[in-house]
Order: sequence, then structure tokens, then C-alpha cells
Amino acid sequence: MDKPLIKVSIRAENERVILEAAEAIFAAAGFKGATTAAIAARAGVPKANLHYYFPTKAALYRAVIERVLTAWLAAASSFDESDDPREALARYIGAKMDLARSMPLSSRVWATEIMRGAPVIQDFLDTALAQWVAERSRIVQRWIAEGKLRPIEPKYLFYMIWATTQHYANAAHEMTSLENGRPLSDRQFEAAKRQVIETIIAGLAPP
Amino acid sequence: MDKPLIKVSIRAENERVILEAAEAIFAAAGFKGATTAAIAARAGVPKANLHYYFPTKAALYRAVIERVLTAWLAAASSFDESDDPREALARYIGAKMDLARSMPLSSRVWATEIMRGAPVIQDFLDTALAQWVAERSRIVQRWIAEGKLRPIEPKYLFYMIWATTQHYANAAHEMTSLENGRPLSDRQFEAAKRQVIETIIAGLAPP
DNA sequence: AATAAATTTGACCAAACGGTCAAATGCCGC
DNA sequence: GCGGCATTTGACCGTTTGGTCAAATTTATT
Repeated sequence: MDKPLIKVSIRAENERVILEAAEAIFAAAGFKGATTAAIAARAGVPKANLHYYFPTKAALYRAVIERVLTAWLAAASSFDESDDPREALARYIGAKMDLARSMPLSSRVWATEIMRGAPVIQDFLDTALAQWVAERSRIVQRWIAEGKLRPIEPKYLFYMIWATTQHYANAAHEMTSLENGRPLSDRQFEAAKRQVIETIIAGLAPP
Repeated sequence: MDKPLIKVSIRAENERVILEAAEAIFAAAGFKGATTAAIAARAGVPKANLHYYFPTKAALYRAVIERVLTAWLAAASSFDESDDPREALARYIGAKMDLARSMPLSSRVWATEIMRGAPVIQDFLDTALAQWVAERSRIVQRWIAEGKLRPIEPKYLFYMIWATTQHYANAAHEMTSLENGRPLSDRQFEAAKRQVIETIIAGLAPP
């Protein structure tokens, strides 16, 4: 183990622990409701130590948002892995479902950020997201022109996909309540994923 | 104007003004982020007056939640206005879309409450909502048995409807950003509503 | 008009919060 | 093992916040 690795390691490890705790507290309480004391307690470090790594609560929040933003972009790229609408949509919806399932906490932080009017990621909405939507809308329009999809407005399709997949993170607790207190099993989740994919694809089929 | 009407009027009117302000502040900032001072300022009353009508912030929050709960139940009842799946679903989805459009603020408060694990409406989830879902699931199952819908799990259909419709309240700001800063017009919203209804209904059609 | 009840409001308070700081401790190359 | 840097931590502080209170004012009742 060479020197810089260890040196980085202490910082990297502590930042990871703090970020993970922050994710949980932000997801449960929102930005204002989260206290640095609670995050520090969950991370198992003194509050002053947390402020040593992340100078302000806002900076810590931004770091959490950036983490899920990266994951969002990764999932978004799966849309481009095929030029067949059924395959592309199935992949993309599946990736977004998996994101909600594997990162429910950061997904909820993300959803809250959007709902509050995107105070931190407004720039992302106006640039990267707008571009992504414009480009993929063109692809969907081409599929429609080729008779592979019935005529729809692509934007409303994306909204439906974002909403439905995100819901499996946002409303996980509600779903658990409706399953008599048992969280959705892996098997149930896979069934839900399949149904979402099939419903949307069937819903877009040309007449 | 008889006496009790006026007497009730002062209280009723002030409660209404405060509730409306509370809705906006809770929607924008979350429960913890909302301050009674901000709510009072928006309502145009001194903070002490707010506490005269609603003793605690939690009580005020509960009142806001109850208001949207009533609206939720009203929309839910539209599912039962027809026994034809296409008509019942179209009505229900339309009602839920209209709810998100006409009450975006309380809808966002509702969504936050669900996302935070329903600290206030857990009882509703376990009783009224569970019952509603169970009963309507049976109806959907019957439609499937009658060959009117392809085989699906009703719960995941409801999740899709709730998520998609709720999204038009939750993500209104995001949509505005993607429309170059212009909020969805009534015309666009009606088109979105139609597309959501048609996509879901087509997605459920038997093969 | 007199009395009681409802409403209004500025001033105030204890608790909680985000953030600071200086001193202590650990870690590393030399 | 020493000097320099990163890390740790308890104590502390100014501000914000939900909520209280008593006095003033308005409204309703007789």
C-alpha cells in the first residue's frame, strides 16, 4: 500500500460513510428537516468532524444529489443500446426500475429536489436533461414515422416512465403497507417491472 | 345575515386563508422547512393569530392533509361510475389528472407525506386505502376473467396510475423547464391526459 | 349600555440548529 | 524521534424557531 492511497483512503472512507448517512437522513426528513447532528450521529462521527469534510449542510446535500445524478445518467444511457423501440424502451424502463430499487434513498432525495423546484439542479434541467429529451424525442418521432409506434407526444411518454419507475422508490412504504407490512419481494418487484414494461410497450403499439 | 353565520364566518374565513397559505409553504418547503412565521406572513396575519386558530404546526399540517385526503377519495369514487373497464379507467385516470392539475400544492404535500413514510396518514393506508385497493382489485380481476383485460396484477396498475397522474403535480416545475419556461397550457395538459388514458387502456387490452 | 365572549397582537422565551475554533491526537516522510 | 500535516473533538455562539402570554380590541348577547 503506497502512501497516497492510504492518505486518500481515510478521507475517501469518511466521506463515503458521511454521504451514506446523509442520504438516509435527507431522504427521511428533507433538506431542512435533516440536521447535521442527526447525520453525524448516524455516520458515527462527531458533528465537528462532519463539517471538516463537508463545510456546510448545503455542500453535503449537493454531494448527495451529484451521486444520484450520475446514476440517473447511467440509466438514461441504456435507452440508446438498441434502435428497436420495444427493446430500447424495455431496457430503459428496466434500468430506471432497477435504479429506484437499488438506490431508494437517493431516489427519494432526487424526487424531493424535483418537487421543490430543483433549487440545486436547475442547470441540469435546462441543459443536459433538455438535450436528452430533445434527442430522444426525435428518435421516438422517427419510430412513429416508421410506423413502429402509434402517434404520441414523446415527452408525455417520458413523464410516464419517470413517474412510474420513480414511484417504486417514492412510495415503497405505501406499497409495504398495502402488502400487510411486508416490503415488495424481489420476485414481486420483477413482476412489477415486467408489467410496467409490457403495459407501456403494448400501450404504444401502432393500431 | 343572521348571527351564527357571521360568527362562523370569521373563524371559517380565517382558517381558510391560513390553510391556503400553509398549503403553499408546506408544498414549497416540506414540513420542517415550513415555518409558522412564513405561513402567517403569507396569510397576512400575525403569527400569534395563526396559533390561535391552529395550536401547533403539526395540527395545521394535519388539516392540510385532511383536505387533500377528501379530494383523493372524491376522485377515487369516479372509478365506480361504470362497469366497463375502458370507461371506468378513463374516468378515474382523468379525475386523478384533474386533481393533480387543480390542486398541485396539496398534491405535493400529499406526495411528500407518502414519501416520508406517511407519519400522519398511516392509519388511512392501513384501512381505507387497503380496502379500496382490495375491492377494486377484485373488480379488475373480474374484468380479466371476462376477457376484457389481459392478465395483470391490479396493484401494479394502480401504482402506475397514481404515479403518472401525481407526477403532473410533483414535477410541474420540471415540465415547465422542459417547455422553455412556459408551464403546460390547458391544451397541452388535456393532450397529456388523453395520451395517458389511451396508453394505459391500450396497454391493458387483451391480446 | 353593560357584560361576556371571541379575536387580535407585540413582546417574549427556551430549545434546537448550523457552524466555528482552538487544542489535542494521529500519521507520515525524513 | 522529530517536524509538519491531516484528522479529531468538546465546547461554544449567534440565529432561528415553535409556541406562550397578557393586554388590547372587536363582536355578540342581554
